Amino acid sequence: MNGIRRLAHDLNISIGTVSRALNGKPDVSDETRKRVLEAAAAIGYVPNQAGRSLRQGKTGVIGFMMQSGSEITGDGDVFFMSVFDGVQTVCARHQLDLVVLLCSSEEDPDAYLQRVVARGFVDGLIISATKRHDHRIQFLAERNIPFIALGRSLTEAGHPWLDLDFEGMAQTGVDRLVQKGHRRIGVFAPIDDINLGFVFVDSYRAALERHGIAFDPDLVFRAYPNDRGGHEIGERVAAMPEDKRPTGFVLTNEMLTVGLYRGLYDCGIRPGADIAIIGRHSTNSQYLNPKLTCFYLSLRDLGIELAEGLLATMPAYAAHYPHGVIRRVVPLTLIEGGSDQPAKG
Amino acid sequence: MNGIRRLAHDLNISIGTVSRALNGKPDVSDETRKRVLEAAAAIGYVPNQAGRSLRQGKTGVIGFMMQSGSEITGDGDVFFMSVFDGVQTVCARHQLDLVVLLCSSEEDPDAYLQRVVARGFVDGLIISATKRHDHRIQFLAERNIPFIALGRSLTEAGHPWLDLDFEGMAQTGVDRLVQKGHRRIGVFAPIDDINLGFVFVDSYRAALERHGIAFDPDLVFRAYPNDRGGHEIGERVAAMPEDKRPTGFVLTNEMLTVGLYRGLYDCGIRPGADIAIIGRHSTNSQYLNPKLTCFYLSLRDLGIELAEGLLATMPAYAAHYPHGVIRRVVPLTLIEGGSDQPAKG
DNA sequence: CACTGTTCCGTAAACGTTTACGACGATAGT
DNA sequence: ACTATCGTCGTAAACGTTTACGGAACAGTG
Repeated sequence: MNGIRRLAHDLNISIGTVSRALNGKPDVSDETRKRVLEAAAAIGYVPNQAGRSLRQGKTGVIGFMMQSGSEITGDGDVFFMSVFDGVQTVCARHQLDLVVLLCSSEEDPDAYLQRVVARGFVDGLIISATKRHDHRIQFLAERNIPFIALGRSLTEAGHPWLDLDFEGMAQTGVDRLVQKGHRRIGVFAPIDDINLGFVFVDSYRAALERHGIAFDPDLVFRAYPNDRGGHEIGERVAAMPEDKRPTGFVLTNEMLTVGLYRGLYDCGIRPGADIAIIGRHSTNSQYLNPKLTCFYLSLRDLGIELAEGLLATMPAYAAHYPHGVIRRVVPLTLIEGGSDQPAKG
Repeated sequence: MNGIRRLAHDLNISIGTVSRALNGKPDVSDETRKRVLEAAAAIGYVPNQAGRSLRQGKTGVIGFMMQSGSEITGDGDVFFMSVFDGVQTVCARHQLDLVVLLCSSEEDPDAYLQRVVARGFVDGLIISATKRHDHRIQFLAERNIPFIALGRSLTEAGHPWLDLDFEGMAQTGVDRLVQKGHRRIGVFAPIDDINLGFVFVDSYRAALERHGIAFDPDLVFRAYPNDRGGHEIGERVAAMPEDKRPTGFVLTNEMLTVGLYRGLYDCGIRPGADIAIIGRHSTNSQYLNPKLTCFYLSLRDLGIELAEGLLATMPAYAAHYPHGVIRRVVPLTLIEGGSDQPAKG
């Protein structure tokens, strides 16, 4: 005899009452509740999750899906750790557990998601590395599975999402560099069908034109959003004739910025001095030399909002989060470093 | 009517047969099996995990517990992503799923582990950031929960573990620097009661003495094993009188190395040139300038071995992994960079 | 006294699987 | 022709919960 039945037997009460006592249901006297709780603590009883979720049809855990392999995630790793922390503090408020679902680099994200959902692992999902067109969104929406996306997508399903303010970064960055005399400003565009900043280049272009500067497609550098990609951009820049090179960069990816620094250094170009750089900071870029002028946001706060946005769509918790469906870009603040020197001459 | 019952009803077979067909049990004819599989695919049936694990008493998922907040994990983030990938490929071989269990920085790891175990989430566990004395090991051993520890511990429970070869790194590093004329070699020691390299300083000392060099406690720099810690070490070094400073460093932590580079730079000391550095590389340090002479190991392979070591202790899978309990340090290979110049003068 | 409520608790069904067991027919062995 | 074996399948119990329902005891109300 195991579990709750054992407990009930020991106390000479019915298992129904024990269950009610443990779950804080009203239909139980203070005294029996006390006895039950004490006995439970004494024998170290904890309800079996399988039985519980079989009956209730929910698991009490929410999942955060991400891909391993920084090919895609770019900042990835470090970035997410902080986000998790925020998500988790919200989860703790509701006795929810957070698990990270890692899609191996060898597996198709869509297939992986299907498996996870099928397994009935989670009550809700946060998906990241959203693609421009993302099948997962439709999949989840069709099945009525609560989720929120980190990153906008063109796949629209009335679903909640959160994203960084790429428009703001483009505008502020361009404005700042132009004001310092820069005319040829480089940006990075992802090589993949990944959402990250798919609005960025457009905003960059608009910002330029507002300053009366023509858009030059040669200043848009396609690369993977990681350190290697940044390094390659550095080499490509060095290979350009000097009067065609960008004199400044606005970047939205941290590891790419780190790589660009190194790439420029390796080619004899001094980042910050020879080429101005504005980037984004979360963890690693604080070691760049010269110090990076960067956009910053609290990733922990991002995680908190993410979780709240998810819970708002789950009937059981929606009451606590009365704001509607979250569909929002979060602004970043500019922190001055020494990496965006005025243009020479 | 739902799930397997629905399927059985549609096919006009008993649910027992359907279950057997789906699970590849022998007691079912080829024809019925085919019909079942086709029908299942047609209606998109997938077995309910709760029902299944309630009956079977296992969940089919293994957990990787780690702490969020790089205070403790150091390299942490990036480090683990690669390890996960290895773990996952092994899991995939057995239809196991991997989830990452993230202990929030606000929660006690022991308490978190208890909760996870109680929930009956996982069939097996990989624990990381093992402490010198780690309650989790006893806890898991007592309860007969399959697990493996990444990192040695003084808490011995006949349990399997894997760890980096800190002895080897200390020896090779010291040998190499001494051969290049260095006499004052600095090392880093963790400030926390964390396992990472608690044998390192001892081995370092032994290696020194084998070269007839006296151990100098002032050359052991205590710090958190992350970038900030490295930066602080750099500042501390700069504050020392020049003839007391270490002329070389042997480090086992990647992010700490990155921080040290930056710290030294900021204080006008050129890493690699003024102070030789041998570090460990996994992901980020490839951008250091000058290039780091480093110890390297495949983190993916580490993950694979970790998973295999875990599965070997789980009765259901042990047959595939006939090696005994894994308790082993994995060696690293030295990759030459430019950061360990000979001592001057 | 009859009634209506309240408070507390027990009963039992249900959640969706897996699996031990036995039944049945067919085939093979003697 | 009888038994043994094999292949195939159905039956039903079990896993550990939660919860709708009803019943018993009791108090309050008219």
